[in-house]
Amino acid sequence: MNKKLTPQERKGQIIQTSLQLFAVKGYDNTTVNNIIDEAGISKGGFYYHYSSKEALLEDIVQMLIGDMAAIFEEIVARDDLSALEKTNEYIRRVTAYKGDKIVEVSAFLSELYSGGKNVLLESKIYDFARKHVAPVMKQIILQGVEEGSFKTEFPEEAAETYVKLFVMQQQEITDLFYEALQERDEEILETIKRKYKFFQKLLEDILGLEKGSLVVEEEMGGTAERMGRQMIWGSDPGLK
Amino acid sequence: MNKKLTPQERKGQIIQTSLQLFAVKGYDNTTVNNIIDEAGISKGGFYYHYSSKEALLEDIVQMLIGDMAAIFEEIVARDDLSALEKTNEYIRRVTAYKGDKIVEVSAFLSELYSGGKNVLLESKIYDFARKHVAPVMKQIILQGVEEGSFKTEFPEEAAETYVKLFVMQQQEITDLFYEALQERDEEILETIKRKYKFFQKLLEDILGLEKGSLVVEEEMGGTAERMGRQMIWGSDPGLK
DNA sequence: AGTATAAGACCGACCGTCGGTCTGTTGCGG
DNA sequence: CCGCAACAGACCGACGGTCGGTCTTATACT
Repeated sequence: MNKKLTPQERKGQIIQTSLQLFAVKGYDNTTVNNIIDEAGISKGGFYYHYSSKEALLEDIVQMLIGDMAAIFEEIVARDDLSALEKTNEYIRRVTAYKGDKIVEVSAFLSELYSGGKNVLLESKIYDFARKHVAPVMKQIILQGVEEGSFKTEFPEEAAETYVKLFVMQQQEITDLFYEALQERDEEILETIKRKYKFFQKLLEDILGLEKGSLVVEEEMGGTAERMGRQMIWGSDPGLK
Repeated sequence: MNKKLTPQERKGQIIQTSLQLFAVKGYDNTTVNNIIDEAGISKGGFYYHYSSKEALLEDIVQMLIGDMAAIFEEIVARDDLSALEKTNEYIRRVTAYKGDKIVEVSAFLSELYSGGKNVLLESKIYDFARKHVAPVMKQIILQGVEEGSFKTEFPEEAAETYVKLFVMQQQEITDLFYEALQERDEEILETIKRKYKFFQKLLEDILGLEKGSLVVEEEMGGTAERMGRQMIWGSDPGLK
């Protein structure tokens, strides 16, 4: 039915298609047949590229947070930054990354995360973060402690908790952003700002930082304003 | 095959049986047929009591943390305790509750929680905690702030995070305890103690408490010692 | 007490659907 | 024009769930 594509292109198409279905129906309720119907390919085609439905999910996880993990590792590798600067730089980059895309993809991602569908997807994201991101965060913490700006007796636990809370926060915020976008409710934006303030304080506590060391709020304020403008002037049709 | 039982007894039997299967094989990999074979009942019998496999899971969640939620609500209702006392009392009770049972059920629970099987179960436990426990915790926090012992500008966020971390911690610790029990590794007990110290500090930060206000470590030390003795003297066969 | 009756607890053959397999067919690069 | 990557789609076993029927037991009536 479709032209022949390179494996990369086909995989990308399958991922896009299935992501949209997962967002609407959830992972469990989306069948492989749904995916191949929507993508216009056959069962054989699907299983040529993916050994199982779950293998597809792994690819999706990789795609969803692979970028952010890459940003993280890149920053960590730099030796011209202090631990605190690295931490802030990462927050800045991730926030900017999400901020730029947020209008296009927030509806989509929030559907993906909300309502308790896609439990497996979320749990795989946590796993990925714990395995690939937490160890790197631990290095930053050790550096920070050495530099004297971080204060904790528990680098390992702090790193794991930091990462876990970070992912949690990202999902919750994405959800709220979309809610705000949909209902055009100023109050939700306040909720988001409050959540960010709390989050900032929490992360500072975990890392044993001086109050106000982390810069979370500022950037998000920018995004919130962007959202606000979007809310007032009306928004483009959204994803796809 | 079996005698006739009251619905309550039958449900209890089904829950016990399925819990053991879930612990070994995981929720997804345990079929309804597995359950009814093991329980010695028929398909019709099962679906007479439960409308679906997932309905059974809901019952299990209720049973697993219903007790602890009940303890919580009971404590909150008392007006002879300060917020801090309530918080500590709850930690004490839950720890004692788990501590007493830990040798019998830790193997079981840890199997249930570990390895990424039973993802759905864990997520349902979080949901339950968020819906039923977090609002109550928020009340305690408000009381604490009023009394001047708690300090936070974010009672709502603090409550949700507190509860979420609490559940997380319980699962992780259960897992580690069993590991320690199995491998008779003193080092793991140290890991657990460190985790508890970190946890205590984290909870105190969230609630804005003075250092050392919460009593987490002490009680767990007792349990750890009990575990230690068990480890040295050998343990009873375990659950069932 | 003995029997009719009805409700509750349970049985197991059966069904539709799912993830996954297998035997091909196509079509493009060398 | 051949060989292999890329795909098609009929097919399979297993799964969760349904349904008509059976058996047990408590109750009602005589």
